Amino acid sequence: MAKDNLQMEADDFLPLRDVVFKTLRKAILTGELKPGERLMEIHLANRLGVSRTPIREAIRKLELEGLVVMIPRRGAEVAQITEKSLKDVLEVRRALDALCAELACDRISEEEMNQLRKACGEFEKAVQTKNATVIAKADVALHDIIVAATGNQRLVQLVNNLAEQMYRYRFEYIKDESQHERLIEEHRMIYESIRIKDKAAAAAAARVHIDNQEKSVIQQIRLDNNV
Amino acid sequence: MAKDNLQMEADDFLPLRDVVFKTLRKAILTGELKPGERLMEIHLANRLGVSRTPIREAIRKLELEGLVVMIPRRGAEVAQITEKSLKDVLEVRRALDALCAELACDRISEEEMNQLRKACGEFEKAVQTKNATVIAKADVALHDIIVAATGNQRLVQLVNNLAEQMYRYRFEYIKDESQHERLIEEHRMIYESIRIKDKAAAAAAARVHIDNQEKSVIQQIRLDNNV
DNA sequence: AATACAATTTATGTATACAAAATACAGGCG
DNA sequence: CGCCTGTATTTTGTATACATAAATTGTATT
Repeated sequence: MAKDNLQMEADDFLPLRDVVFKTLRKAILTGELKPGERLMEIHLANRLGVSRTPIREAIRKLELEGLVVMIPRRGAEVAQITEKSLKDVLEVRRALDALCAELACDRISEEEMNQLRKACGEFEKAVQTKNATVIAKADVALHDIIVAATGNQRLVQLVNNLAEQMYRYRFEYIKDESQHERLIEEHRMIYESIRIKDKAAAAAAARVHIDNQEKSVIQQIRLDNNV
Repeated sequence: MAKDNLQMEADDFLPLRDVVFKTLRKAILTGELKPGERLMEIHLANRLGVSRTPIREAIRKLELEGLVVMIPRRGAEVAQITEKSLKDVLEVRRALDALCAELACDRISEEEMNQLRKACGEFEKAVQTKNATVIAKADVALHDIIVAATGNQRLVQLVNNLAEQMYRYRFEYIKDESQHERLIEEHRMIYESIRIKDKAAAAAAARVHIDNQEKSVIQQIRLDNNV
């Protein structure tokens, strides 16, 4: 099973429960804790060097996020990620990303528009490095600008949460070099639509972007499940 | 302050933390616990007859839901509901309700279509009683059918959560008899659009429905804030 | 009378202890 | 040889205890 790779960062200012929450969340999203794996409190407490209390409080949050499921009188385990659940997530995200693009057309500031233009350039540069981590960072940065431009806190929170659910699979998508030109093109489309405040075009471009991501991510999970 | 009205239902099968969670959640959503009111663990524990542990775990969930905010070293208090935060919620809900309506066009079963037709009738009957609680129940039942018809679990969860955020204000909306005819008409529009599988019309009808709700809810919160 | 400082109280954050339930394993019986 | 049962272990669910930080109150001094 999972080795002792779980390592807490010494975030001294946050309560332990939040540190544990972030640690476990990251471990689940990166696949370090695998679907179906049981989360045993004493075990985790020993490994992270804390007591059961913060572990339990962190699990309660993960439970509400859907990252772990509780089995009565048996404890928590990492939630299974099925093709269906990923499609469900992407279906919602498609709608919310389109909403973000539309709202951004109305509300983006000049300052943010400049940032967005820069972020597009940064992304193209990142692609040239062919380093997946760098590309992923640039991609996140670009999308964050659009989401933030909506000025809707709740929307920001929901989109980020949904995006995180596929962290693992998105990474594989970004590694696929045959997709890189298309990604650049899609980002340009989104940027250009927002620049000229064409809401319909921006929403459509955002949907296309998710559609392509969906194809790749679904392929990935099928590979995973057959292993 | 709030009197000892908090009463737990003896849901003997759920863990205490879930009973506490539901109890506190309901108290917040109905306004029994008011925005800004502190949630002190020992008090709540005494009042609900449990120890601090289940109280804390319930608060962690409420925290993630955004119903309470944590102030470091000071504890939890009921989150403020501002006009902005309500508008944010409704903006997201508008998009998701439209998505629900579209998906329902594609995926609703004959059985569910029958239920929906019945629910429309039930709603009209409920309106005649002029009893807000009855009307609200019928309204929820109708919308639940549409949301469930999407077959998207994640979407169901998100829409329900967003809907709950405005429980308090929606109730005031439903009490307003001058809106009743309009509500019936809007429900008919949505039903009819889904029946003939006209996705664009269904989405548009769902958006109109939310728009009207927004007008009323915003009016309500302005009244509340001036008191 | 007002302000500053100290002591006390109160509430959170964390750890640990205790009880009940479920699971696993072993031994006996059919 | 297989199945059932009883016991032991593990793990959760809940309660309580202890430490630390913040808030409040009271007193003394200016």
